[in-house]
Amino acid sequence: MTAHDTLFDIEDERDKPNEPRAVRATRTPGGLFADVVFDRPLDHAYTYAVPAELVAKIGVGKRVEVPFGKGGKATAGFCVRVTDDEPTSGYEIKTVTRVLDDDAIVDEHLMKLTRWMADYYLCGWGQVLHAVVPAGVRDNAGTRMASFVEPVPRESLPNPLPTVTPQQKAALDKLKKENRPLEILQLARLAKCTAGVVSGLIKKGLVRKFSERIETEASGAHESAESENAQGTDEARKEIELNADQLRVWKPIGEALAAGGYHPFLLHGVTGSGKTEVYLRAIEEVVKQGKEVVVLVPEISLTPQTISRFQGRCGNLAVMHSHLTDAERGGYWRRIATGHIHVVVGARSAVFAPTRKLGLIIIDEEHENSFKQESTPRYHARDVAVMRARLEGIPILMGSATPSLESWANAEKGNYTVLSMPNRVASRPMPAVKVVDLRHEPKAPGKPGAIGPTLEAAMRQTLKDKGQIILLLNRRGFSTHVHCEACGYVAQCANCDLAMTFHRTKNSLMCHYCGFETAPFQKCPTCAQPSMRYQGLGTEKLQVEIEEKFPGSVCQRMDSDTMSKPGSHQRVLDAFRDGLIQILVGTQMIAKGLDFPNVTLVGVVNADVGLHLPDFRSAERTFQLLAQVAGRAGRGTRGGQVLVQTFTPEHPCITLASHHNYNEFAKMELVHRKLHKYPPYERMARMIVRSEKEEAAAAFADVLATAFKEAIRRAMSTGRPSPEAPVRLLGPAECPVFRLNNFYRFHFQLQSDSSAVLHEVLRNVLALAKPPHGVEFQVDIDPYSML
DNA sequence: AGCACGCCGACT
DNA sequence: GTCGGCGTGCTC
Repeated sequence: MTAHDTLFDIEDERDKPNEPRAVRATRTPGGLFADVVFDRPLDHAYTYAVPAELVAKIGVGKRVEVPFGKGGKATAGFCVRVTDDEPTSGYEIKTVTRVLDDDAIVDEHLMKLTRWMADYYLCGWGQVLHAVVPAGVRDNAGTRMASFVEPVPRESLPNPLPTVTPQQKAALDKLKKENRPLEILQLARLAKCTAGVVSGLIKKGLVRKFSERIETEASGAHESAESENAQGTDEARKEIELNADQLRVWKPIGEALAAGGYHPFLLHGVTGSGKTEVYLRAIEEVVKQGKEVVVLVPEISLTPQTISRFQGRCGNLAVMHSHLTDAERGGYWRRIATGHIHVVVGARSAVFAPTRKLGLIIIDEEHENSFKQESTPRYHARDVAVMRARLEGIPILMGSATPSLESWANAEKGNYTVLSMPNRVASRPMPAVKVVDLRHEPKAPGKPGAIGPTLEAAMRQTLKDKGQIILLLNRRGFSTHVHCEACGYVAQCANCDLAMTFHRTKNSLMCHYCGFETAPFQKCPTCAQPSMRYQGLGTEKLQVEIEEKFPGSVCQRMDSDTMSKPGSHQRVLDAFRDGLIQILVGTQMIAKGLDFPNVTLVGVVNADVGLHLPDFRSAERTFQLLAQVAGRAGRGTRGGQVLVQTFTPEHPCITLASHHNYNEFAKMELVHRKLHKYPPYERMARMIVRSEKEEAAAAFADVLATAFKEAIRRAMSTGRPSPEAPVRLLGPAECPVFRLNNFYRFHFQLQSDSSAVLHEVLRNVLALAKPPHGVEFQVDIDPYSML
């Protein structure tokens, strides 16, 4: 299912995408030609002639401006190949107008990687390059052109020497003393003269003027980029001492780093087993070798705590997070490309960091769904990282307490080396997990709430013992279901087929998919009765219940509603660490990565949220969430316990998570996946047809169905190894959320055990069936979202 | 993606 | 008789 098996599969296709269509003749002396790709869904490159004056400037990995399209409009594209083979085209060959970059902004390795992505994810190479290179790099944000002067070397001085004025003499002396090029204004300031004096020197041929692009002083990249060793916290400066488990897993990693070459590791370590120390040890080693490391973490983990652990022992660190300005991002990119950065920590897109000598890629929380990009190119950063490691011939270290089944299956096949850390550090036990059956939970006296008597008693005891509590409820808002008792009307988004959630703080009804917001109503909009009922539980209501039940304690909510401002995340976590907050309630945001030794109780308010979604991964997601949140308890010396409230206590993903039994869960779920021919045993593509006009979407879905059947028939008749059903098509069917953001959506699923066959079918269909106006056709390879 | 060429309805 | 609707296909 990962990139692992696929690169060479794809290469074996007959129609090579991304090659120019015209067949090239043998080389003819004289001309130079450039293949160019554009930020458009085009499946091949376009060949342009390079004029003599640009021959020295042109290069692979630089952007060029060329006339493109019917009107020959000036368009920017990426040069992906330079050759002197003349194309034997029937086309008129147009000419490159301009080379936009002085230096290549994409190196050879990234060129190959993006080409693979275009082929694998079925989009334009130019689209991939456009997505990979940050805007701040394309438009040189945070830099400016500057004019420098330097003394003319002795042998090139004019003869006879011109006379100079006293001010000119002073300026020249100053420049010679500095022994480096200075900006004209800089020199004028130092020599206490005007720029006119300097131009006089230029005119007389005593100094030489040249321009160069430099970073703007205010570009901001400097302060944060160069967080060098001095900045390390006390914790960071400590020597890393690995325990026995950590040393055991470190050994093969160290050997792979010493030997070099592609080597994928899956580090399976339970929560609290100290995976980070292993990462840090590996980083130190690679930096010592003079190479760079890319560390991918889920966006949500990019907190100062995480970052401070990396700071201080890894040379220069670049942290790429979503709040950077274009100029900052551009600054980092340039610093990475020029070798000034040794470690890059970032979310998904950091997998494209333009390092010079990459020595290792680390992916923390390898199983996280946020590594999958949900817009074109719809890549999975883990799979791209594996492919990058393979292309560059380096080790890759994927870590998780709950590995994705894709990675687990790869490990079982022998594609990845598994390294296990089954114990917590300092021999701390895994927390005891108690499953509370909500069907048999006695009704609490007073008004019923979300917190049953068992959980409430445990919370009281924990507060009495001065412990801290984390409560998970994976649903935002106050009431998740707003309906009329008289006529049955349900408040629904105006743009989507989804129920609205009431948010009390904002006093509005919100759609969690498209963001539509509307005022809440007292009277039913259909029957005008004052019989609206606000039901269903979200984090907002839970917080109110906690505040009523535990008036003496401070409860803080953490979800995307309360954490929208930058820094708020950090403020809350600091306050929690300092003991100013006793109860932290939130969505999955609080389930992952938090390390607070005083948390002795974790409560899961409703483990069944998300368990019954129409998605083949819902059991895996639920198991991961439960296992991860359980791991927040008992990380200190005081131990800890976990209470899981559920209506389905017998469900295996709940029982196995309560026993911290990942291996058994994986075994069971993989049997299920195999039986139903789901990934990782079969490759999957999901296609969505969407239109604002329902009939138009439905009509094109039918056209596609025919096209698919034809393409599948053809693929099967090419004599490929095709046992009974090499490719299966499901659909068209309405998406589980049929109308989203005013678009009516139909989807298909295409499954096959061969990625090559899957791609062949898709390529044929894409070439065959073009959507009409107002209809879009999206292809998602290895989909994660099935709604 | 844009943009032009191309065949069927309401206007001077 | 023309202006213009957007359907379809191409861009080196």
